[in-house]
Amino acid sequence: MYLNNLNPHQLQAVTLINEHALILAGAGSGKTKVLTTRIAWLINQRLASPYSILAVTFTNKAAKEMQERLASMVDINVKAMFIGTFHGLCHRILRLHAKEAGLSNDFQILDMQDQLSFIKKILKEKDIDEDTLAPKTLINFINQAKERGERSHQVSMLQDKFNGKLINLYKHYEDSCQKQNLLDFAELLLRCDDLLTYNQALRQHYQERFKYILIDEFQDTNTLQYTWLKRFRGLDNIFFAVGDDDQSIYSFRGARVKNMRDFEQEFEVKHLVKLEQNYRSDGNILKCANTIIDYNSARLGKNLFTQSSEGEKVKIYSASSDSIEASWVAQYITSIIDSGTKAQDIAILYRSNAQSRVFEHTLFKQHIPYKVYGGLRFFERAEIKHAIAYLQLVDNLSQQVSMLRVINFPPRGIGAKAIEQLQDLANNLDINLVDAYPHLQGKARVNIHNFVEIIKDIQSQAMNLNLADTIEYMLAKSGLIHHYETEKEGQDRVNNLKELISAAHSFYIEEKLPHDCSSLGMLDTKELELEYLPPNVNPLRLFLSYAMLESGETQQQGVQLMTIHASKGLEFDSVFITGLEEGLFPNEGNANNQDSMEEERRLMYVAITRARKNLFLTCSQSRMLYGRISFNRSSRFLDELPVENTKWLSPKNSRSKSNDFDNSDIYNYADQAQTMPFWMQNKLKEKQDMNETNAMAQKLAIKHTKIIQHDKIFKINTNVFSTKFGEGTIVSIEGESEKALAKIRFKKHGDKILNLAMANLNVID
DNA sequence: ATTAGCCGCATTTTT
DNA sequence: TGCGGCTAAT
Repeated sequence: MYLNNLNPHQLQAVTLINEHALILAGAGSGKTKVLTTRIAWLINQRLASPYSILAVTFTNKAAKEMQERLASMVDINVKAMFIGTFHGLCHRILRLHAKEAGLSNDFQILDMQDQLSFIKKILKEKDIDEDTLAPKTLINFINQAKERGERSHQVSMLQDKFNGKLINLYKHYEDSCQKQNLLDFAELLLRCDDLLTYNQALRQHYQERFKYILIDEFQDTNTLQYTWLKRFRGLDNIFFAVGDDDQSIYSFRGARVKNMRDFEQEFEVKHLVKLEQNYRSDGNILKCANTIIDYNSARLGKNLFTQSSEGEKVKIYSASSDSIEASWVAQYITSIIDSGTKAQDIAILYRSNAQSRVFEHTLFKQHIPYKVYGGLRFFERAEIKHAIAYLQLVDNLSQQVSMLRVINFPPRGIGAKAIEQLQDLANNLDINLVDAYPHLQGKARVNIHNFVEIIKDIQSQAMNLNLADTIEYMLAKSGLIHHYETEKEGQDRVNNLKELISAAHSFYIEEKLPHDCSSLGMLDTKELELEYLPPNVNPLRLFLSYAMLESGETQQQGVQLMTIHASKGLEFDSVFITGLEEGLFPNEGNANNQDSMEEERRLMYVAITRARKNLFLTCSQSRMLYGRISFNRSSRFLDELPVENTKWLSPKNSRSKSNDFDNSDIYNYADQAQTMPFWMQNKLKEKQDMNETNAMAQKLAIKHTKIIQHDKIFKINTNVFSTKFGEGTIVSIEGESEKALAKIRFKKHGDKILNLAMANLNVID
């Protein structure tokens, strides 16, 4: 059954018993499959009950996939299992033991935005000018300290470049958060770690409970995450860590690859299992990946192989400008889509988000559907954050952060001055904002009173309404919906708010809460068989945490545009890795240092291994960057590729600036451009682009009157039938043999350019 | 309370 | 260049 389709190494990993294991799992080697199958196997072999397994990942998406795949193999309630993200699991443990962790049940999670505004507020209160100390400096200081597992009193003075000032502010931040029951993301982990460190009974409980501990993407763990994991190490539990040092691309945010080697030693790993068979990419692509990564020195050592065919060679194209690079990619995408690949199976990858603009522009012009990743996510949108703030207040009227966010939104005549007064009052009397406002006078008092009454009214309604209905009522009563409806261009925001109502609906279904269960009603977890839920929790509170921990994004249609970082873990039929230029990729500043250079190379490795069938690498000789045109040499990564597995679709440009383009217009243009005013550069560039495009068009336009494909003869005016577009007539043919593209005028769908070799066409007499 | 205009900045990011 | 964030002006 489920063990049958594993290769010997996968099987070995899945069935390892009585020993800690480190699995080196290459890209596309079936890592998730091994993890989930192992859990299923442990349960089916009765080596473990679902209750005694702890499985940790980094993203909600990965956690969800794990749960779904496990559910398909074992007939148990996977929701009740401890499978989740570091943050999600810590949150769950803290909910279960809030009191022991020094928290009250209504603790609230701060996301990054909230944390930043909270820090800014503190700096303001302390009368520290933002020029003296940037809020970002402080926030980084605090987060990095927490990720090392250090509280304010544990941070070394050497870390504090402001002579103790940062440590003091960290202390103050700790106190303020504690007072208001706020936890930032890092705090979820650190607080949970503290709980397990100082509460011996609980630590022992969990050590005995979790017999099997499995960790995904181990190369991405930071110091605190690894420390946290080790708290669960008791007398006889078994650790199973899966990772790939070659895919470690997050050291800039504290990921510590060294954790893999440390784990190997500290846990006395006997068998380092390597999963090296790749099930994703064709031969040529995989060869490129292996060759590139071999340039790195510090590796645990791994070489991927595949049983797939060689497939297409990796195609390389060098454009003269970023816009030509984009048009070339767009043109190729059109032909790929026309020959039957779905747009969502194509990805355009780049090193930095700013590069997306040219592609968006070009794809939009050519009516190619696309989706850009990396913008604001659903729960981060301003209107949603406002709605969430109202809900936080419904849960607990004394939440300051939320109160300050919406006390005057939509505007209700409570100005900055009134708010300041209110805060001062609360500080002086050492009470919270709701209790402080009756001490105010005049208009401010009346307006705040009315605001508080709105919340109280929503609260009383919420007693009898389920969450979706509560949100609907809140949106109306708070005036949020009305505010955006009357605002010009507010329709998107209104739609998002309505989407929040559906999100609450889905939440009930996902969490198996009964439809009529009220927002504020405590759940009878026994009766509902939701015993894994902590006591003293209502659906509203659960939803609020969910909103903070989940970004709320779903896969969308269209060509996928994203950074290489964002593409990790995904795969596509066709992948375009763009902007392969020195300074961009590898990024400037990372090229001089050996370690960061190697991380750039791992990034390249990750990018290459996303592709299943077709891989395209592009670069541009000139690029608009920060308002100037810069001229970059092509990336060293292009030189590191094996010649026999690649194919240049443009004249291979030399790495030394001198050769190929020495006498070309492009190079002259480059020379002149340095001294020209900006608008003139633009003009020139446009002209240049035109020439390039025409040249490209001409090159392609070697007209052929007759093309033979699959024994079928295609000529101009031949009538054809396509299963996708119906009947049409060939208008023109360009290119030859496998590359021949025909423009076909379809009766129903208009003009399309199809690849004659790929498109499924029949000739009609 | 809204808005124009100016300044400064500019990898990669999940929770 | 193009943006977000902040200030100054209506």
